[in-house]
Amino acid sequence: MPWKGVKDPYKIWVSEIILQQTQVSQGIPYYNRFLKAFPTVMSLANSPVDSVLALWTGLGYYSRARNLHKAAVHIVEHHNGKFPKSFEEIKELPGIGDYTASAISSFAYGLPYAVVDANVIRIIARYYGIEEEIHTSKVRKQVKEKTQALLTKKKPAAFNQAIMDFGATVCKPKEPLCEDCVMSSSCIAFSLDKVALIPRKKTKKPRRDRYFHYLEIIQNKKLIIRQRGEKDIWHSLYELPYLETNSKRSMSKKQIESYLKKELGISGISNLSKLDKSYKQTLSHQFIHGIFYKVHLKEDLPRFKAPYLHVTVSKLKKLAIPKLIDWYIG
DNA sequence: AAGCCGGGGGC
DNA sequence: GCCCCAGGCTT
Repeated sequence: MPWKGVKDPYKIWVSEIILQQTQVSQGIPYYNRFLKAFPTVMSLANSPVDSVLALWTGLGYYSRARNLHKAAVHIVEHHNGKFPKSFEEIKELPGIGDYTASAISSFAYGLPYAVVDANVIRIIARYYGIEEEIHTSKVRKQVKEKTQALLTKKKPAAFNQAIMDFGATVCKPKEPLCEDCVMSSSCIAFSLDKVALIPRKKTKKPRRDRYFHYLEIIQNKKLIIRQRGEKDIWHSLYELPYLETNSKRSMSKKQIESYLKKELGISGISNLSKLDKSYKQTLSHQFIHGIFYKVHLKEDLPRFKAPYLHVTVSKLKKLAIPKLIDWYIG
């Protein structure tokens, strides 16, 4: 890992945010690109948030990128551009919760805060035989207290790194290496033969299907795009205009014309064709079905009002776009 | 407490 | 396909 042995709190911060819900191998290229583009807190704070988002394209959980930028501005305004040095000040930053504040505090400053991530919860729940459902504040608190008590006060960073490594390599979610484990003789889950049952998790709701009927409206080698708003998925990302339905049934020419008239003041489609290929993207709690149509207009485009823009495809590729749009434009 | 927010890798 | 993940924020 490129951040191994690094003490710079800024770099540790960036790596921890990237690694939230993200595999190391997936995060490494993003980490390298990020530090090259934004080598310091100051450079991050002084860059447009859109440039941070663009670098985040394809990584998911885009609020992480927006919060990184927001926090950098906060550090410049409230800490004179120097990364804060206390756990409380670190945890105040947007996008930094208990885990990340503990990770930065211990790795950068050697402060005695135990990290509690999915690895730690799994290890502690198995070792102490916590059979309850783990997504409760009671269990979270219990795990935090037990881990904090175990933390080696002289070497918090080594302890935190070690317990997470142990979870990733030995006390794994599936097929843990109990036969080779030095802890198994005192592990309650192992002695009760309940390793596979712990940690216990909630059964999750099925994902919802959504159908986005995207319109590729090309004129003069440019196409119409828009920036997404705050409410829904993909906050601030760019995409094509679309109509949403709850079935995969194609939109009629009439429906699309009505939409274009209302939304963009466009009247009259000269030709409409639906593409054979569609795309399905899986999000944490939704399936997004992307269905694409090419639209040719009778008349010239009118002036657009926000959030619509008129750009070339190569320009669009440089903006922050959802994976689905990336698949489509290639 | 529950819901929301992406994406890739392992099996 | 389903499960997993070096979480945090909003409701």
